[in-house]
Amino acid sequence: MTGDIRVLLVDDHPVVRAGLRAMLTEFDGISVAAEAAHGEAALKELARLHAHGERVDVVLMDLQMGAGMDGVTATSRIRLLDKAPPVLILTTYDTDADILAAVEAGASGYMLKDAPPEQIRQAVIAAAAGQTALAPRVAALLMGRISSPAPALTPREVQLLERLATGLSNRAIAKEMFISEATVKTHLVHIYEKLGVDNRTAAIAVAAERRIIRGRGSR
Amino acid sequence: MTGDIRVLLVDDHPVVRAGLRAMLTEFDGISVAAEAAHGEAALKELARLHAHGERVDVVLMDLQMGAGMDGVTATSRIRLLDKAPPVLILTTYDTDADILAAVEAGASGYMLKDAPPEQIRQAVIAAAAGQTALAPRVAALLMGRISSPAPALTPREVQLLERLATGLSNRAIAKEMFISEATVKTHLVHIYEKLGVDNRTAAIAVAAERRIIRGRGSR
DNA sequence: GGCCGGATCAACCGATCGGTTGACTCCGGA
DNA sequence: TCCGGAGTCAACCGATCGGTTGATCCGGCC
Repeated sequence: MTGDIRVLLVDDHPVVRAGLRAMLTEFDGISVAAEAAHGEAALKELARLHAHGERVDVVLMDLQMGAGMDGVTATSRIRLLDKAPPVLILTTYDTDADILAAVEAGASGYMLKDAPPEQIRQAVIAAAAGQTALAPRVAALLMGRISSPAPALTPREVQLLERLATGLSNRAIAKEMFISEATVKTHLVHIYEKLGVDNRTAAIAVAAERRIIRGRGSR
Repeated sequence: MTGDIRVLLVDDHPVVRAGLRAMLTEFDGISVAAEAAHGEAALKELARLHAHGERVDVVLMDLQMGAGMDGVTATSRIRLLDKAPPVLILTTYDTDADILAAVEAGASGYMLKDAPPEQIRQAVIAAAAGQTALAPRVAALLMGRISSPAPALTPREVQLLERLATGLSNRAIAKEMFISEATVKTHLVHIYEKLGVDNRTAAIAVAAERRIIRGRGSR
């Protein structure tokens, strides 16, 4: 049993945790060391297991947590630990912002929840061996991105974008930001260029999808 | 064992199906009759089980299916069957549009996936007994609607709002919905009145906040 | 010192949006 | 049967937005 790959499950859905536990324990060579509902709990579990001399070979992490520390933050915190275990992301969404954020945070793999069990099993094994495991769809998405680098918005432009998303007019934004309407329009033009759109609502849609601004999916 | 409540699981995620199966079979008095990955498969399973004289007391249905018939459509199809089993929705999202659509389609309950196991168990039992089971959050949401005289948007208006949120222009919306630009504007005026705003971006902001539309999260 | 990018502002004009009025059809309830 | 709401469309006009050109200021960098 000590030869088993020991996994820490992190997901806020009890249903999903139960599913992963049932699925993983059925595989030979993989066992579930512990579970956590969010980022803080995951770090606490890692510390506890470490104190007991118990190994964790792979952290299987959801990105969306209803409450508590989110998956990206948790991932980077875990990667800062001494002898940090590899973090394998297992989530529902495949937006580029999610994936890039996770990769930047130090994730060593990115799988989607609708993946067949066998794919998940192989990803866990690969992660435990220090390799990278990407879902085919995710890999394709990353390929498309590196070829066309997304231009970054300036802090000022993001500020404006946030106000834009609340439904303010140019004049109202100008007042809130203590600048003239003309400046607002100048910023907007730059934002449109960088996001590849040609009107304000499309800018909000793209910005929300790329997670440049928080897109209401808070919960 | 024949006294058990027999459940048909419908979810496109193998992980979630495994989780529900593991969770439900641990409860006394509940067993899983069959599973399906999408709407068509669910109907097929129901027919198959019926042909074999096997009972299905509750259908546990996800709303979001990656491919194949979606949950709302599947729900209404199932409810059209002879001796139709109650359909309990178990999903991730709690937007107005989702809930209302599910209820209209004949769902007898609406639970969220992050609910604790005990809540899900009670919902299944309630559904099997012909009762309605709503997640507390969902119930509160519906209560908030009936108490506050919030003017309800028509289905058509919601459709338009969804396209609006993707950043389309009036003309583009008109093309997508096979109506004239004039009609789009008429609908917009009504939407603005009902939401208490005076421009499209504000409408999107309010609609997202009231969860009339989803701010984000396609799959 | 010179250069560049970010931020600021102005003036202008065409395109789109916001808002109104009026009108027609269809359908379901009183 | 009549009425009202939902949905459709048209014409019109003022307000706002989209896009351009050109300009100033400032801070960092070579």
